Amino acid sequence: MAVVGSHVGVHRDLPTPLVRIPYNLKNAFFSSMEFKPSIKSYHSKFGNFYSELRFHKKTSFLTPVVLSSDQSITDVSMSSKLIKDLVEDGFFVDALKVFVKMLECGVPLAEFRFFPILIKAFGELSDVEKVREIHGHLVKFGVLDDIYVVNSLLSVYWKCGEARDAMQLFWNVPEKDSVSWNTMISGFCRSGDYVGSLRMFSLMIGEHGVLPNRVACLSALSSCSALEYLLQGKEIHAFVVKSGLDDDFLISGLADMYMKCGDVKNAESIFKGVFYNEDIRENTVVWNVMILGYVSNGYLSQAVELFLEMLATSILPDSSTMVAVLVFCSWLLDLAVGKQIHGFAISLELDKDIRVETALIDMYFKCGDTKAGLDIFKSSPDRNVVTWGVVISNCAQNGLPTEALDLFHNYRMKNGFADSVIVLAALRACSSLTLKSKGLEIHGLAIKSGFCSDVFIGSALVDMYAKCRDIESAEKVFYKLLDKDFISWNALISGYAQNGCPDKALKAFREMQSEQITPNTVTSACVLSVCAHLSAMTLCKEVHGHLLRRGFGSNVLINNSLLATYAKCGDISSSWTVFRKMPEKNEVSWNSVFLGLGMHGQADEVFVLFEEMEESGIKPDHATFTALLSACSHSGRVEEGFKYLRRMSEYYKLVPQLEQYTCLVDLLGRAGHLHQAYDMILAMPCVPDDRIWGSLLAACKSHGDKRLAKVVANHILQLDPTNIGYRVLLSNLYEDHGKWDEVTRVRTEIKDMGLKKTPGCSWIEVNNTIHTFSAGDRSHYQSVDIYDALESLTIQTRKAGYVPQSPLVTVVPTNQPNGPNG
DNA sequence: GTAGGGTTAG
Repeated sequence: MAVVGSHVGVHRDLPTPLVRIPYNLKNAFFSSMEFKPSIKSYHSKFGNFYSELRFHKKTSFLTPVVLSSDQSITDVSMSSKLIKDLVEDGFFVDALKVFVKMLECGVPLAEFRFFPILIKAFGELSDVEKVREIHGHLVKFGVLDDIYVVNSLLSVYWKCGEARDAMQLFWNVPEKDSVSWNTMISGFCRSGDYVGSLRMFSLMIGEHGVLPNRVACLSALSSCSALEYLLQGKEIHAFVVKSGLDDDFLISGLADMYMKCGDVKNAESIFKGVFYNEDIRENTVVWNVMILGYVSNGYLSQAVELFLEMLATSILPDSSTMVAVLVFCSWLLDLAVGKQIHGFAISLELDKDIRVETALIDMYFKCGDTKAGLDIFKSSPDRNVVTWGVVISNCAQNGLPTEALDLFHNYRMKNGFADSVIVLAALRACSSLTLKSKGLEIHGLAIKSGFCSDVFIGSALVDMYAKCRDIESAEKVFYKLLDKDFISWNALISGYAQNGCPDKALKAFREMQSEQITPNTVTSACVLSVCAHLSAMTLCKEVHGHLLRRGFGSNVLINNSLLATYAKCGDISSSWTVFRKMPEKNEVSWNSVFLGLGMHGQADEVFVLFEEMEESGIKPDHATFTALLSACSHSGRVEEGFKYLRRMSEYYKLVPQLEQYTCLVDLLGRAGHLHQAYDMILAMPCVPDDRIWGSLLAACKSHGDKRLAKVVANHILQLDPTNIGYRVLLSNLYEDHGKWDEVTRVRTEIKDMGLKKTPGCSWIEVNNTIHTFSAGDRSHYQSVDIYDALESLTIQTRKAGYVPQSPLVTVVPTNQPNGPNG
């Protein structure tokens, strides 16, 4: 199929060419070209004819249409027209065939007027090698001094994504015209090198003295939009006004630039300033820019007003309008409105546009109707990488990580390639499933695809490894990142926090600050949770001050973290103050304050506050009842505990889960109702875990019930045979009762199984210095005083009738104010 | 005969 004649089949009967083809042009052009009609063919005026041809490749279709005589092929204007038509209709290969035929018929090269169109045909085939070949031929033909030919080549190189070829050609052309410059400016812009595009723009003006025309301004405006370069955008705006270049294209370009830079006011004044101009007023694009701009800047009511005004002005929405309005619905999270817009899109027959379809899928997912989103996705014939990206990301983020990974797998099987958004979503799915093996595989894919320099992918990798409890790999990925933003730092800091390295978390937080990366609310919430874990009050206050200065004083999430942290650091009154001052509270705020007060034994305050919560109309959830039951447990309020259990199931119709049963067992156990607690575990409808048994075991120890303890311990050790903590607890219990043979038995078991207990560690913050206590070490400079104080406390406790636990401890000083391990 | 605007996902 390499030679054109074999399926065009007309040249055999043509007369000998007037001009010999200079060299083997045919083979050069068609050496590896396949016969691929584009989809566009079916819609063109040659449509029926062409599709027939696909089944009869060997018959000529050119002969009957145009080239019935060799006169037509040698008639330059007629052939040119044919080539132009074929290119316009997407018959690129056929256009090239006609061209070769012309050469074979000896049409003199000097009369060629259609090189640009032919070059365009090559560009549409997206075959860079072919473009380079034709470039070589053009050099040999000596037609590269024609600026039209040069500009077409430039354009085609950009279309094929070959910035280097374009640059090389551009700088080798002595006489560049404004089209050459514009092609470069827009080429850089469309290939995503916005800075390069603007550099070209200013080089053109500054060093080559070429004044920008409207095309140059439009491309440069696009680059300003992408970079959010408001100042440069304004300069172009000023130039446009001075030059009197105001048409609908520039107006939409300017409005879009202001919107993308977040300057809604100036976008509005552009829009309103040209309203007298009917042409602009009736341009749908200008409206679309404004509506989408409002939506992406969070001006939702303005967006909907403008959309309604658009309809009232009888301007017909197009698919972009629908996309903008659907994005609006996704923000609004209003399924009813979204469905109305869907119906509207159907009535305008815009719902089959793939962009609208993608926006519809996203809207349904965001508004909580996962099924509707998946249904549209499954029945969409034109879904592309973006559509898949929307579905996989939404599944990964909406509690369907398994589905996300299945879809990811499907997509890869079908397409091989996945873009960075899809890879990102797949990584997040691995994080939430803690699937390290799959995560490793996707890490490999990300490396192969060159996505690892993407800050989002990098952060997701850090997060994935951290969630899979491989903090070393997380660190390794993090420190290899070239660009670290607050998201990557947050991933590392929360990774440390989740992997029991609070000290490293704080160290990383300091490092982040010293690198001038401004923490956001997520960082702050994370650092606060570390403070809570470490009881690092001073740091908590520092973070609090920082948050107030940055204006996050009314942020609900932040206030929730703050009030929980103060409570865990022992400062219940600060916790309470934060809660009372909160301008906006959600259920988490209430739950946290219940937990805090409960922890501090203030059960009565919790009971009163709960009524307040019910009155304020906020619906309690499972976590609320966990907090209430935990408050009861801390204060030994058995009766209230069961009252809340009833309230939970009877009034709120919430089915108690293991979490609540654990609180109840704890409550009963602490109050000494050991057998009632035991019966509850056996009777409850959920499967007991080691924590609920452990709670009962601890209660057995403090109430000295060694018979039940043995039963409970058996349950635990069946569930978790290697658990050392419960074995030690059991051994201590026997020790309390002088059951030395049992103590020996348990200890031998521990030894035989090779179990090792991590030494316990406590610490206290004094004057901004954290002093760490661990077992069996007397290295603290005040250890003598500390042991003296401890002994006198022990004596006092005994006098008061308590049997103290075996004492801690030694004190290890740390000079840094940021954690027990330095 | 060459170049140009608004559109989906973190």
